[in-house]
Amino acid sequence: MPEGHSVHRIARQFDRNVVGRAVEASSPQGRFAEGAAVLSGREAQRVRAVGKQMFLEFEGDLWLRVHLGMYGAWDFAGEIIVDPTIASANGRMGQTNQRGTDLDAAPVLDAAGENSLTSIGAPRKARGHVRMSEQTRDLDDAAIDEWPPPVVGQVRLRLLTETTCADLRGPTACELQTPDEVAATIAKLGPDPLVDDLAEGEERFTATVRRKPTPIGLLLMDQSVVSGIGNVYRAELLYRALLDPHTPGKLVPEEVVREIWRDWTRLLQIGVETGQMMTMDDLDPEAYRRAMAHRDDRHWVYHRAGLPCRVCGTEIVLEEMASRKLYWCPSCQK
DNA sequence: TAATTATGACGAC
DNA sequence: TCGTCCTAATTAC
Repeated sequence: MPEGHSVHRIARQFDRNVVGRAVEASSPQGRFAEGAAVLSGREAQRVRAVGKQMFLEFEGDLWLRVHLGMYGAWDFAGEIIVDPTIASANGRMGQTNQRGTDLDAAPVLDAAGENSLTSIGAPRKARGHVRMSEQTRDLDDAAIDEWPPPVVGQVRLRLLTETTCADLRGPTACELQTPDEVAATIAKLGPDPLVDDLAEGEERFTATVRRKPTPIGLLLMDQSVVSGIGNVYRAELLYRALLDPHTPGKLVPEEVVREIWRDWTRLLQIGVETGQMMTMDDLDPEAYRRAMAHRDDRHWVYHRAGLPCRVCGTEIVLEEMASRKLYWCPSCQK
């Protein structure tokens, strides 16, 4: 899933490509037919991302709330205008999109305006819709391009502007909300470093954690405590804090709690800018290059059960915590 | 062809 | 603590 960084990236895509335009909405799959009918013809007015949820406002005080869940994704096609910070993400064009690669890191549009993108959300193959620039388009390309793009698989919602197509598949939530409902949804969420004032967020997060007997490994996954952290970032944040996931929140030293918040703000920002769940950002460049070369080599502990800890060599432990896989180093994390 | 897996969250006991 | 929902790719048989 798309943890918080993906959702913020998706919101930026909507801001660039859909906001300010009228959409033709449909539900090819049929499961959001009524909602699509209500949306269709309206202009998108703004987009908000909070934690793992995205809210897209339409004319008439109407909001679309989307939560991608574990494997939801948005596929964009057509002419994609790209946020500069996103476009400058590490180019991985041409790299095989194996399962697990961060497809949302795929360059959306390269400098030549040549090839495009892609899918944002859970890992999946880019069913690449291609957009040729005016200069490079030729008859063959035109023949290959179809508009609107053919529907592939289970598309819950398709939003079509004059030039851009956004397909939503596999969301855990896709519904229309009133402004009050949006406010109520957001009110239940913990602070998001990209939404809330950082100092206030730190206070809220710290106060909440230090009040609870719940293991910190559970608190970090609780979206009412802090927004946007998922299973990968949880494991990595705890490792980076050298903290045992079972430590009750109230027993984590205050300064450590604050450092976790600051680290989350750092990792989230890096994630949004690079499209990758970069958690070994403090490695030297050469070590980093090596680590990034292989998909299973990018984290301190996540997905490394049974492998030696990168620092102390102890076997990384895999255990279930609240029915999610938790990876940690029993030697480094005390 | 079926089973397994996944970056999530909710509701019923 | 479980079962359930959502989808598609990969792996196992």
